[in-house]
Amino acid sequence: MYQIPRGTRDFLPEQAERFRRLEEAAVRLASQYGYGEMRTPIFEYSELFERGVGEGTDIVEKEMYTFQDRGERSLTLRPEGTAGVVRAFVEHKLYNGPLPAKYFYFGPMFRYEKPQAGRYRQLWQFGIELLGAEGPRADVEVIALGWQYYQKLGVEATLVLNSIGCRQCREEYKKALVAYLRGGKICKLCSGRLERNPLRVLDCKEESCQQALEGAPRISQYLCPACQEHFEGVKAGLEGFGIPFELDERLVRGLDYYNRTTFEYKTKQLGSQDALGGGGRYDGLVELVGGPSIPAVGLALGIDRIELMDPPALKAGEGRQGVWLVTMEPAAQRAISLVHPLRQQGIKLQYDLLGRSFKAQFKQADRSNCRWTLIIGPDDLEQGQAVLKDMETGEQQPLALENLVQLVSNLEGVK
RNA sequence: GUGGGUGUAGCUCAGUUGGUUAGAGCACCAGAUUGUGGCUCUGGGGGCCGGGGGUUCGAAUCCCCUCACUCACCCCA
Repeated sequence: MYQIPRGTRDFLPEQAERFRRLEEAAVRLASQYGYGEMRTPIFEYSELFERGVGEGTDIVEKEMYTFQDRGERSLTLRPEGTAGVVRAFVEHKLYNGPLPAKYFYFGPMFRYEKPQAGRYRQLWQFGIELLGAEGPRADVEVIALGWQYYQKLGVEATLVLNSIGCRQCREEYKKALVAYLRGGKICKLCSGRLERNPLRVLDCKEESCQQALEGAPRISQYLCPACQEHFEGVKAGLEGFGIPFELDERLVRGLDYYNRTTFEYKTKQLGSQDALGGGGRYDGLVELVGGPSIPAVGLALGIDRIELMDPPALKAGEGRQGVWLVTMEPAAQRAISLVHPLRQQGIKLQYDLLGRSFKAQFKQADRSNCRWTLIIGPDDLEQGQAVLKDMETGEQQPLALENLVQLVSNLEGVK
């Protein structure tokens, strides 16, 4: 028997519908804020991610689905959404258009990881990118949109916020941090990190590292005046919106392109996979990808994890809807023909395709959650009528076949 | 990538110290009710006991390998 590839999932109709509702909520929210959809390919040239996401990141080092095509080009299934959107933004020279540019995306991402609860090799993300706005108001808009998404779905999330400074102040901080940690007791992994990406030591969970970090220099002490002012602006903006947040100086995030603001939405409901979404500012990325120097900020929200939390917004089921035709030989073909125009009127209509008994047809109607059954047997045809049954109350009444389409169209819950 | 747990019907799970034809509940199909769903009763279909190898007269049960799922670590969504 064939099995689904590791870390991927099938969405059977019920679950697919849950996912669709999450997507619809995302699309509606994004357009409310004025973001337009950007659809980019599911794979890109590997170099885009290697350079854009960053050589030293976990994603690039060990999680990419990379393969060669027949032209021996190296391609990679996208591990995240920002690089592709920025590539498209630059390639189509959209920076010549009105700024800021506001885009959202919704779709699958791919990371080669060992699967566990809330972690998949094919995962879905909803993301937004806001390009061309430098001030803290832009950061606040992005963070607020994510916050509103969780609120709308009834998901309880905690917002964690940090600023990792700009290139200049971060360099200074890195130097100070490396100087402090050198010679201290840190884990093997972090000894390597110390050279290549010292900030990553900050969110290491090894006890030795956390101990070594006590009394270490803090990024907040190294922020240059401009970065400090920006960060204050972000905090003030969030307060103005009544969005609560916690500060965490160890929030670094795994992608190289971030600067200044970083943030994450967390939950306690998911066990060890507690990150629901996150993002930050990435002022240097557009230039890195070959465009002009344009500031930007964005976020990505994990849809699988939200669905896993079974948010209240997904619980409200729809009531009974539509019509089921119940008929029997020798009237069946005639009855089906009579009823077909209902479908052309946009009415939800089903009927038995297996030649099942009368009783079984009602059972199917019930199970399909139909609101009405329309009974048209041989006797009814003779009398020129159909019998309409309300599946909620069980009440029945005759309908004249002549006006069938009109009569049924006026029923409630049929479209 | 490292470590732990679990694999028996579509689903949730029983299955004794290794012993005859592997069970239950739910779901599915049919009948009781030849024109009426939900409730009830009766019957039926469905299993390479994850896969391969070994021990044994005999393996769902014991041993080895493998695959999958799952949880944790790393990291993230």
